[in-house]
Amino acid sequence: MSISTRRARERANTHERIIEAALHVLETEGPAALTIRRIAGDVEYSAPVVYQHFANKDALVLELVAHGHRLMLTEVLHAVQEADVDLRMRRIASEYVRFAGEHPHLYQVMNDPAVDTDERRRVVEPAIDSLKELLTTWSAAHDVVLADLDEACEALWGTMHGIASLGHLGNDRARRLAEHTLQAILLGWRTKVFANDQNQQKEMRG
Amino acid sequence: MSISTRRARERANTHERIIEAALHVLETEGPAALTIRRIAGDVEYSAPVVYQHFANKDALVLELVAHGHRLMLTEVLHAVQEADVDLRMRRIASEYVRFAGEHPHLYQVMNDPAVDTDERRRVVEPAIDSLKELLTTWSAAHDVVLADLDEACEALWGTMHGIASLGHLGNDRARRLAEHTLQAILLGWRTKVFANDQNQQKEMRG
DNA sequence: TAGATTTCCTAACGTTGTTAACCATGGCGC
DNA sequence: GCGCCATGGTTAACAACGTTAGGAAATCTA
Repeated sequence: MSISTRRARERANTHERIIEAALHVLETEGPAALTIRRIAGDVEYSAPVVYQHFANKDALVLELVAHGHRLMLTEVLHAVQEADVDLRMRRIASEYVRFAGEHPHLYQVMNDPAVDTDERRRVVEPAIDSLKELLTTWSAAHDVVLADLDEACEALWGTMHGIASLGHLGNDRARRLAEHTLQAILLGWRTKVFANDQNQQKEMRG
Repeated sequence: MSISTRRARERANTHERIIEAALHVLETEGPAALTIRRIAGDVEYSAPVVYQHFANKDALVLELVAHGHRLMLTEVLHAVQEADVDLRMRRIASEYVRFAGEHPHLYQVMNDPAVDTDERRRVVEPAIDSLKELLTTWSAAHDVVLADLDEACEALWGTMHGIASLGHLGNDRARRLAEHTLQAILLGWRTKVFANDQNQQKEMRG
């Protein structure tokens, strides 16, 4: 049975090569250049071969999206090991928008509403979990009780994405902006916005 | 010369009808259905007449984007007239994500990175200016000096967009989340994150 | 070596944006 | 009123896209 394993190995190999070629085209020339024939040509095959490895183009770009999220998660986590929780969150926010700025086209398809929403959610889940974990240790460290952990997490995630997808403003400014905004939100939470304590809010507002 | 004015009127009329048809298709069936032939068919013309009114498809969708932003701005501003500045900002944030939730496809192309970035910026400018104005009155009302008004503005805008583009989570939850996050940011700003006063931040962190 | 299977390619279909060539209708000068 | 011309419309086509069918060729199996 060594022959079938070799076949499987070769198959897996071209599968990988297709993904790498697609990733390269996407990052260097943008989503418009990401066509089946182009990818096939880059791996020196004809177009239909791609369909032996992916059901359709959507399935292929979904794998690109998954790859992108794995890459982003490992890069971000690797780049920041920091004892202080607040500093860690700040640096993570910074690294997040750095990744978005350094891989604009990849980041774009990673958050393209055109790719199936459920699949996209499934693929982001690990990163979300990681953030959720971090957020719980943060709230514990400051004796802050978040009314809804999921919502708090989505707020942070959405905010970082929003700033990252602003476009203009260079990478450095975007990173600083993300850090500042994150810090402002955390500071706000420590003043118990989520405690729904209207009195306290009124008091501060006046 | 009444004849040429009539011609111009007719011309402007079909121009408008094309836009309306395109908008209708986009909102009811999504961006995938937004094809030249489909739009032309809906106004009972053949495809090439569209090119007598728009240089190409990009120009058409750019007009849709502009229309969308005008619509959003007027709806938001009209829906909220509120004396208290903080409440006004909260309600504006809420109305922003409401609009995004009620016009998902329109909102999607309004923020599609595929449409030219410069043109998109040009089209959003009025809304940005409006927000900037509101933000200055807010900062004045609270004796808060924002280190960089533009950046503060972008932070808010990006945050609202990020939350609005989260997708899942229903409209009501998204609105609440937007309100809470905005409030947290404002609260954070009042604690002078932008003052770059590291000592104060350290003091709060500890 | 003959048959079966796997792998790959060429050719094609339908649809997209876009352009060229043509037709007709209606306003203008004589 | 008649012929001319511009304007507005259509049909037909092109290139490129995603995708599928059918066949050729290489490779394994017996």
